[in-house]
This record gives sequence, structure tokens and C-alpha cells, in this order.
Amino acid sequence: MDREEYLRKCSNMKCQRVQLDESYVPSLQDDEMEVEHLLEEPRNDHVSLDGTLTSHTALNDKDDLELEVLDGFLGDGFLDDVDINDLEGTDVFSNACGGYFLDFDLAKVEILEHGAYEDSPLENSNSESHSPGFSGSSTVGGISESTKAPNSTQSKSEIKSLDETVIHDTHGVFRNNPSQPSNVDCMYNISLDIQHLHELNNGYPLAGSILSCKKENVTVEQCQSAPPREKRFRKPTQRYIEESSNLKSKEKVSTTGVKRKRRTVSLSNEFHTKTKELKDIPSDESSSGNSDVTLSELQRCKKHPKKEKLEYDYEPFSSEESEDEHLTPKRGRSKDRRKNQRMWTVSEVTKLIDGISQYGVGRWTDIQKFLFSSEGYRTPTDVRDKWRNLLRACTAQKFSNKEDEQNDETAPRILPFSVASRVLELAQIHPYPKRRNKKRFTSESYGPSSSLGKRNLRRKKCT
DNA sequence: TTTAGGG
DNA sequence: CCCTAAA
Repeated sequence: MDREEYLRKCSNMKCQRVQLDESYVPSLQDDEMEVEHLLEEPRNDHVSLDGTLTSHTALNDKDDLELEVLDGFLGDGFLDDVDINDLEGTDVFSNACGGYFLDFDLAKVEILEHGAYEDSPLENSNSESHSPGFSGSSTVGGISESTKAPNSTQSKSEIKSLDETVIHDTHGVFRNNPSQPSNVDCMYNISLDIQHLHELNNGYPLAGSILSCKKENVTVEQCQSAPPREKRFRKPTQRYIEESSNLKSKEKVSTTGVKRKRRTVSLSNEFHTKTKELKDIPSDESSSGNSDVTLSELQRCKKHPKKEKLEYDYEPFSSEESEDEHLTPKRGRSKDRRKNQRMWTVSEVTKLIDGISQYGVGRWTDIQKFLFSSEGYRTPTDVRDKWRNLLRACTAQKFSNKEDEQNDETAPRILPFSVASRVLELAQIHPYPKRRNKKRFTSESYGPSSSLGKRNLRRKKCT
């Protein structure tokens, strides 16, 4: 109907928001009031503007606030679900949205274009970012997650099935299916509105973070289960304010695509940390932290697939069957070397000894393949190094044992006697293959048959 | 590509 | 644990 009027409203809203941005002050009250103002002003025409949405909300008209919030959300130019197809191409709309929500708009459009998500596994939080339209789902998750920030006290439990409902209903909206009565639509919009509220408070859009934040649809439920009244008037947390102001000072308001994109990263980071802090909802995002860290981790993971955060932990030989991720960073020394040091557990050492006794010394690849393939880490080189170190330790222990046994602190690790004995025994059977003497160029030592025969001999001996 | 040695 | 040389 009055799209022009609507767009005009949007334009006005944009101006207001820009003003808000410029006059940003740490004071909570002012911002909140202004936000409220922004939210409420365009309400009336909007309910009448969009019939579909009205019908949607009418189903829930018992809850006044939902309407209200929804209206505010709509009035801020945050696109209504139904009109997006029409509006998507118009520059006016984009401008009216101030570019802030462009990311989100595009995400939605993407969903609309890609269409077929009736039974897409959106509820599967692990399947993120695989399908082209999944940004839409992540949008949902991200938005709903944003509601978590101000409503940290809400119950996060229950409703897996409802989760699905949310998703499907959301799809219904995306499919422009007005006949699908959905209370979730309202929830969805409410969460969006909250999101928007934050942006207004912030002076920054979180839309980017919405896109980068993935899944956690469970939080959608939180919007519903929570008392809706509180949402609008809840003040942001202190931490949120601090982060916002920090962001503000870091980067001035800019709606250019590039800057928005860059913001997306940092915002998503902060967003994630914040949400994690407020609620430790299990999030399987391996690392939404520093991209640098992620990059290095990735690079490292080429060699060692499963390197995790380092954390100091107990002695490797203290626990028998805990072959979890023990990584000792060795913080102070050797900055580059031994970045990912993972302590060898007794079970691992035992396995190593078994493998050596089975395959022989020198066949590190086999040992790793047959015994340490499940670990993921422990390359053949690691295995060999460990054996080398074991030999050294055992010999050292053997000698030091003769003197005394008081060296609790001097000796870094005391091998269990069984392990040490086995290592010594194996060391006698399989001497560690020393490289042949450098200067010996005799045909015997140079010929491959020699070394190979030696190794075969060793192997034969053990088998 | 695997192994060995050194750092 | 990492790097490099040798095979």
C-alpha cells in the first residue's frame, strides 16, 4: 500500500539514527530513551502497512508488546518479511535501511532465492555454513542470540521441538506464506527488534555479527519463554556498554561496505564472547576468536589435526588412562619451538613400547599408523622422538638411580618402573639406529642392502 | 616420503 | 616439538 510512506519513514528513521550515532554518549538513559522513541514512533502506520505481518501478529494480539515491538522493528526500516522480495532491488530501501541492515537483508534475500529449505537441517548446529542459504539460518541464530545479551536471566532450557518449529515457521515467512500462522514470527521479529535496539544503543549494527554468528537456535526459544515486557526496557549490561564504547572509539560510524565487513569480524568476536559469558550455551564454534589465531591454528592443523588450546596440566605419568588433550605450552622458553607440546601419557608410552616391540625400532610410520592413528596427533616423528627421549630418560634414570633416589625435583619425570624396565629391555633388543659413521664410505655401509638387512634383522628378531 | 639427527 | 638432511 503506502510503501512510499513507509520508505519515507524509513528515511526519517535513518536520519534519526545517524543523529543518535553522532550524539552518542555513554549515558544509558539518553540512549535508551532515544531508542525507545525510535522504536515507537512509526508504529501505527506500520501495522496497517503490511497486511501479512499484521495478520501474523494478530494471531498473537493478546500480547500487546509483541505487536509494539514488531511495529517498532518494522518502522525502523528493518524490512518486513513479506515485502523483501519487492524491496530488495530498490536503492531506496537500502538507503532507508541505512545500510546497517543490508547484511541481514541480503541474507534473507539469499534465503528467498535459494528457496528450498523446507527441511533443511537448520536445527543442526553443526551443519552451519555448508549450504548457500545457511547464512539465513545463521541469521536466525545470531539474531536470537543477540537477545541473549540483555536477557541473561531467561531460561535457556526446553524446546528442542519448538526449535524446529521456529525454523520451519521462519521458513514459512521466508517463503512468503502468510497463511502459516506463526507465533514464532513474532518472536523472530522481537528478537530482531532487540537486536536493533542494541544497534541503536550501540550506534553500530550487529547485523554483520548476525551473519557470522551461527546457529544456536535454542536461544530463539528464550525470546518466547521470557517475559516479553522486560525486553524493551532492560538496560544493557555494563560489559556490553563498555564494549560498545570501545568499539565506538575504535571505529567511527561508517556504512561503507568495506568497513561494515571488517566490523563484522570484530563484532562477531565480541558478540560471541559476550554471549558466551552471559550464558554458556554449548557452542561448537571451534574458534570465533582472533582470526590470527584461527589462521595459525589452521596452518598448524595441516600437520597436526587436533591441536587444542594449551593448558598446563598434570604430569604425564600421573594418570593412567587420561589421554585427553594435554598440552603443555612451555611458556617461558623457546618461543617458537614446541608450540604445541602434548604430554605423553603412560598409556601412550605403553602403546609406544608395545608398538616398538611389535614392529621394531625405526618403523615409526607403522607404529604411528597402527597404534596412534586414533590420536590424531603423534606423528611418526613424534613417536620416534618420544622413543628417543624415553631411551635417554631411562639411561639417565638408570644411572641416577644408582646414586640416590632423592632427586624428586631434579629429575623432571620419574618413569614408572614397569615402563622404564620395558624401555631398557627394548633398548637392549633394539638399539636405536644410529646413523652410520659419516666418513665411512665403504660399499658395505653404503649399500642399501646393508642397512635394510640390518633393519630386517631387527624386525625379524622381534617378530 | 620416511627416517635420523640435531636443536 | 621442530627443522633439515639423507636415503
